[in-house]
Amino acid sequence: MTVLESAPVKVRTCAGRVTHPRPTGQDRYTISEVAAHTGLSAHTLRWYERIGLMPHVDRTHTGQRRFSNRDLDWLELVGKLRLTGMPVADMVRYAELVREGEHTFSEREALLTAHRENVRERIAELQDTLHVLDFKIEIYAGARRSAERA
Amino acid sequence: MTVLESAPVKVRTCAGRVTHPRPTGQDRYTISEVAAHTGLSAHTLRWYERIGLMPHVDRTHTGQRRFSNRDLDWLELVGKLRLTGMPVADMVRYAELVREGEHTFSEREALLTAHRENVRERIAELQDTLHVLDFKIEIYAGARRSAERA
DNA sequence: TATTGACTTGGAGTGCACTCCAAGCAAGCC
DNA sequence: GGCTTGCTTGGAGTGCACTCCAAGTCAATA
Repeated sequence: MTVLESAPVKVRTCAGRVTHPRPTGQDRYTISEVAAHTGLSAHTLRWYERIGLMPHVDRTHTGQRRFSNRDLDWLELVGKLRLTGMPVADMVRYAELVREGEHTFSEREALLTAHRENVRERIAELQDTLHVLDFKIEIYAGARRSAERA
Repeated sequence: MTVLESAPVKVRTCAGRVTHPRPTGQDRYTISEVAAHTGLSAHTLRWYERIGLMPHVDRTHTGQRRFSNRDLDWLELVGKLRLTGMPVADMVRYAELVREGEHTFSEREALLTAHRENVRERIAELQDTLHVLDFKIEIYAGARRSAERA
């Protein structure tokens, strides 16, 4: 805890996951602060950088990583894409396009549009399964109710 | 192709996946027919049985598997649970409960109810990501439109 | 000065869900 | 009989996404 001075208050998101708030007015976070904030392990953060999924994190004069708010923004997007099951290789490709500059806008748009279609299909599949689960659960619940009545 | 005599007509589901129709009036399918029908490989079907995710498939006198319509029903459910990311170990647990008989109804209900909650959370996460994707795509599309106007 | 603790690296290890392999058997066809 | 095709088995291999390890550096504290 070198930069983040306040106590690490935990926050519960609407989806039930626990996360740490981003300290305001700071722009240089240690790897363990970022790990606490994002829920990713320090190992994973180093690995993301090694494979090119992070846009090269700034260092102190002794070589320690100092993540910026921009890095946290990027990790937030990566986290969302990861939750939707986008393969790491595709996210690395997107990161490359971002590094290459504005002339890759249309390719980025195509990549995200294809992924959006993917996500929509996944939602439809999940909702389909939800009906099956409702049906099965109702059978078991019905059996339980008639057992309780007996 | 020993049992399924009709040509393997392909069917497109609402989610866009391609599958094979279940031949009517049959109740003994070879492993390759089941593979074609479910989209799983024959390897995976054997593996499912080995780890206890299939309720022991019937055999011919020479030891070849012959899947029943009941087996196909089971594989359909397994497929749905798999699509929702349920770990294989959990599915095996559910299969064990089914084999144990009706006294496991309440445990099965609890297992499926917990999973349903899980699926609902996943849908919410995906929809959240969808908004982020819409936002990003709109930025790229906007840039493209103003470039085209220029 | 010595120790503690957080950090660094490249490379090796882990867990999951398949996926494949080698060797062999049975049936159908020329 | 010989060939092909489809199936059988246990066990080994694969790809993904981490996850951990050993050996070392540096800054702060006892």
